[in-house]
Amino acid sequence: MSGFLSVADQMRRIARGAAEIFPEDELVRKLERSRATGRPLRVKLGVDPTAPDIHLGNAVPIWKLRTFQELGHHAVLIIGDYTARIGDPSGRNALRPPLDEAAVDAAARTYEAQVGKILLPERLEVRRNGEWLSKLSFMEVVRLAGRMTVAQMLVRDDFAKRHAAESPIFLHEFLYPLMQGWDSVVVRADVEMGGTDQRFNLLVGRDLQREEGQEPQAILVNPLVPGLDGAKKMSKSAGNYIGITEAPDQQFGKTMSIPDALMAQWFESFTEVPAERVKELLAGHPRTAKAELGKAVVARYHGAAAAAEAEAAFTRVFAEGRVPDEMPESHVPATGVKVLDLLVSLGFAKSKGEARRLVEQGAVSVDGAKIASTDASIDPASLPAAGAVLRAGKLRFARLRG
RNA sequence: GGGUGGUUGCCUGAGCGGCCAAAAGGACCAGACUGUAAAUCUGGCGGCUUCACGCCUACUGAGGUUCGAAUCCUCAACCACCCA
Repeated sequence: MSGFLSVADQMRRIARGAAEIFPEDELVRKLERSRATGRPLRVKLGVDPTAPDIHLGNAVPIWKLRTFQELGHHAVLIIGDYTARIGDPSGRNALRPPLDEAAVDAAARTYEAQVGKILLPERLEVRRNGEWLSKLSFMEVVRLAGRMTVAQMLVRDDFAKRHAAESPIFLHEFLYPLMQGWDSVVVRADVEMGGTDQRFNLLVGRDLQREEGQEPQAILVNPLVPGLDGAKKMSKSAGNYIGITEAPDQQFGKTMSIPDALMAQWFESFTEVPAERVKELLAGHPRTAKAELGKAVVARYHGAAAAAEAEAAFTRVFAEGRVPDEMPESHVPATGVKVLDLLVSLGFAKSKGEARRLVEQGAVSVDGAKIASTDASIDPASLPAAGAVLRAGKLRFARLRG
């Protein structure tokens, strides 16, 4: 059967947004063979279940996996439940605390559920690496450890840095790349993907496979894309992310707030907008381009209709100065309520002090009329039948009803 | 095993025993300007409140000295460096 696209076409889709494909010729050869024999490639992605909220950034390799699926290949998603309990510090400069079994398990489930929104179930194999890693005997682990030298390990950038800085590196951390590499052996991966901070680990997989008499996997490295701030890589801990389960309006709004300089990379990594079209857009007004970006992002997770709606809502609020269609509602009791208390109970301010500051800074208004005093109250009798709109800053709205 | 230095608010980081809720920068919030961009400018940035130079909580933890401690002493925990 040759339902596969031509190798050149496949490569074009695979390479989009990739930082590195190594070795490219091996991947091409694998694709050629697969096309000739009708045997799909086994494409592996290992994920860390400790941060189960998938965002645009860590969804990138998952979409790439999806691309492979669409090209007819087989996706192997490895949930690193076992490795998560060790705590790999990849890409970080410090040891990460290990998690207990229950926490990892719960996180893994959430992860699987979210991934289901992106991947095609019929070409997906989900495995947890505890399945085989937990069964290795101590002797087998020792043998595995004997395959690499300390000097080889110190090639990994973060290890090298920590070593140079004389900060502690624990022996078990050296086992992490070996575990991940062993996963590749067990699932007989043809291709493995990861972020640039995973490069070293991916290469270890090749070595181990070779020693086990398997053909080494090709590796596909995805760049780490900066988050909303345009500086740090998108991550939950940095708070600069867009979650894939967030509401369309949220996703669109957040996208509109990214620095212009980031657009090209977001287009490439987070959307499938064709390169020529991106070029065109970037040549035009940045605002237009960003709106297209926002729509493309939202459409991926919520569909084109929701995307168009999000854009319309956004325009209404920010370009035309009107208020959003949907916002939280708050009931004002007959006795009235102090504006400060209202801000806190709506979550618009963390404390009364913060609420006070907002008012003092002229950030709070009701139906467009600024609240001038910090001890102002809302009297339900004064509210129009349709309710009034309370606004704090640019982004926070609530409808007040009597 | 021995020695030395360190532990400050979200992060970095200054801090004379009283004038320290604690310099400065970053992050963040608000306002102006805009395209919810960037840059810039202004203000804010522990909590509560009767909004007052008030009260409470806070400078790793526990004690102590003192009229008074983030600042001095003791012990503990943790970290770093040096020697073995």
